[in-house]
Amino acid sequence: MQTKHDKPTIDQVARKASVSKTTISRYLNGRYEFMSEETRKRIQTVIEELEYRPNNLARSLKSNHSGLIGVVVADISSPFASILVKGIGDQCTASGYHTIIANTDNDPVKEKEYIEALIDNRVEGLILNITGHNNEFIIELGAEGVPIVLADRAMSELYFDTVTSNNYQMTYQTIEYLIRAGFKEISFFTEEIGVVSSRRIRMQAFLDACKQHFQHDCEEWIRVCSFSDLNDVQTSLLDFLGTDKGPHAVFAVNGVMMLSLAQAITNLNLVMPRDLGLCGYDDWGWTSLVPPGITVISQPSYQVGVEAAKRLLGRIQQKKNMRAKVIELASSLIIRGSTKL
Amino acid sequence: MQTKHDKPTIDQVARKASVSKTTISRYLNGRYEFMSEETRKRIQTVIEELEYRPNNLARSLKSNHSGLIGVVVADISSPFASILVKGIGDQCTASGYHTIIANTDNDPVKEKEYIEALIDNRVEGLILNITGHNNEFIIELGAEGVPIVLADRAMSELYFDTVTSNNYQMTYQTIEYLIRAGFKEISFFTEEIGVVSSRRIRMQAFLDACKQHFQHDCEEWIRVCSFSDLNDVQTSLLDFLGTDKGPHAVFAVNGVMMLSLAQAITNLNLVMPRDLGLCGYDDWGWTSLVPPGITVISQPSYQVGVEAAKRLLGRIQQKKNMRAKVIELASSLIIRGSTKL
DNA sequence: TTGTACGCGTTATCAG
DNA sequence: CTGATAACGCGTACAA
Repeated sequence: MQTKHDKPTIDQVARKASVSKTTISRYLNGRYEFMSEETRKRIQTVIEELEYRPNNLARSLKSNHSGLIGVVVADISSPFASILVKGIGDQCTASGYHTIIANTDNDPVKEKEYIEALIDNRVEGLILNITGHNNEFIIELGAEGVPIVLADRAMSELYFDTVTSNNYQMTYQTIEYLIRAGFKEISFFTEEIGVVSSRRIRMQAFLDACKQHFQHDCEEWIRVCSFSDLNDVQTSLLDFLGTDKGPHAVFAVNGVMMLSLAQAITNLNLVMPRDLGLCGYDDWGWTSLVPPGITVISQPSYQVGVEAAKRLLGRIQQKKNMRAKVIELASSLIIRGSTKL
Repeated sequence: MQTKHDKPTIDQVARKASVSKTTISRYLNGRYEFMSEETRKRIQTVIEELEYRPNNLARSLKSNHSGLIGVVVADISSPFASILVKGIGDQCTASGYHTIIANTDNDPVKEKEYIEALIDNRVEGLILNITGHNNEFIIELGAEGVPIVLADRAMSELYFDTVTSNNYQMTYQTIEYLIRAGFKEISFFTEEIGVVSSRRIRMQAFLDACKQHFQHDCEEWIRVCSFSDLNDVQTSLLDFLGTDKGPHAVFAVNGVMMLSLAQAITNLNLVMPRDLGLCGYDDWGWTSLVPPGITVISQPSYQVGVEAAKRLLGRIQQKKNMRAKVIELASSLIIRGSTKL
């Protein structure tokens, strides 16, 4: 009695409508140019009766067109990624594509496995938020003809279209703002930089801006600590504040670090901007609520997703060999009380 | 020259290894029980040389086993959903399944389209965070044999396994806590309730708890406003505080409303708990940072995802007709300064 | 231990 | 205007 559940095939429709599969197939693909009004009606009726829907697996297999886009992100639970994914999804949907999303947890092994699995399922293209540890593999994939766009995190050379925000410029500009605002010592709080381009670029911008304005290397102002270890963050913070000059400011490399810093500051009963200034990435909605409001850089995550998808779909549709290109979208600096001396 | 990019098929492998497809197929599926050590080695070599990977579309088509799970959420950009999705993904991955994620933006039309598309791609099961406006359709799908699990939002009758947090109990308990803490007027701030079960249940718990303790209906304490319209929230808040009794407390139906309320409170220069108490759903990381700390209910979103996936995979694997069941996971109440009179 | 031949549900090429 | 038939890439009885 489980045949009741089996989905009807094009054959059954054909039989019931007393025509051949071919005709049904034509109908399905809108090629009713050479079809009598009558058969057309009949087919329509039968399809509705049977609630027939074509099997996309078979269709994809035959046509080499799955209508699927693979998306691989490092951490879907971060607001940056989830909003990015939303942008990608909206754009893909608008073009009749669907997205398969995979989450790597920043694990290169998972990353490779997922990408392979996506390819195995014949996605037509990939949007990647890379860990940075599978670059050769990914480059080879690209060479084999798989359309690929990088989102947020770039490779050191331009192999693929890359959509990011203007990390360097924005960070540089923010550090300059801090200096103009009167801060004399500025610390850059980051988690392990590794090979993640956005972190690396932000750090470089920090170093360059400091060197430009303070006339000396400022590497000792970089604090690498684990955002998941609040004690670590607190210790680093106190250590930095312990230097005597001041006024001190702290820059957060990303939203997670920003949260840790805000927690540390709260725990230590420090008052902004009296005891220290705080600013950095990202604006995840709550930064205006922590008195006196935290100065933040707001990234256009949604737009990054949209542009990445647009670029990928463009590449998929016109098989031309467009040159790889970097698309940098502008973030915005939102100045609040935490950095107003 | 583009043949270079074409992926090798099982036939090519077979030819190159001088055996038949069958043998390759056996090799791929680990059935080397009847295979000479030698052919096995040879096949392995050829596969590596050609970098052959089986086409999952063909495989799925033939075997009726796609290894894909469809996930449909109302808003992927919300922390609740993105963490839920992470839990689902982790669990599915652990069982060798992949997830296709679709985002409905709470739009019933999109919801139906996506579900159909997922079915067309032969996902083996669905995890749904429903809008509530396609219930008949979904129920029919279930009747046709598609394994379905609901996450977070339930239907009014128990058609499917449903994984949620203990909304009623937790909300009731929180309202009781507020009353014990000394609040005399409690407002329930929500966006349009519609057919979303979690909102409805929380509201009911609020009403029941108030009635129980204040001995009268408290519907006038419910404020429906649009979280995207901050003015609306501020006006409603002032309106509520305008009543003379006090002390006043406000309960947020979800994390988005909580954020709006916190913003409204900041904008209006209100001080907690002096001017009002604030608590509710959700704990999205920042609530401890707004002085004096906001009392929140923390949902086990990740665990909801994990359990939903477990349940679905169980259903897929053992084709038995398990009875539909509700799995309620416990949230936790985190008491902070905002409600300590 | 290995191979032949057919089918999964579609689409495309031809012929009628 | 319509219908056989082959093919997409793989898995599996059945045969050898």
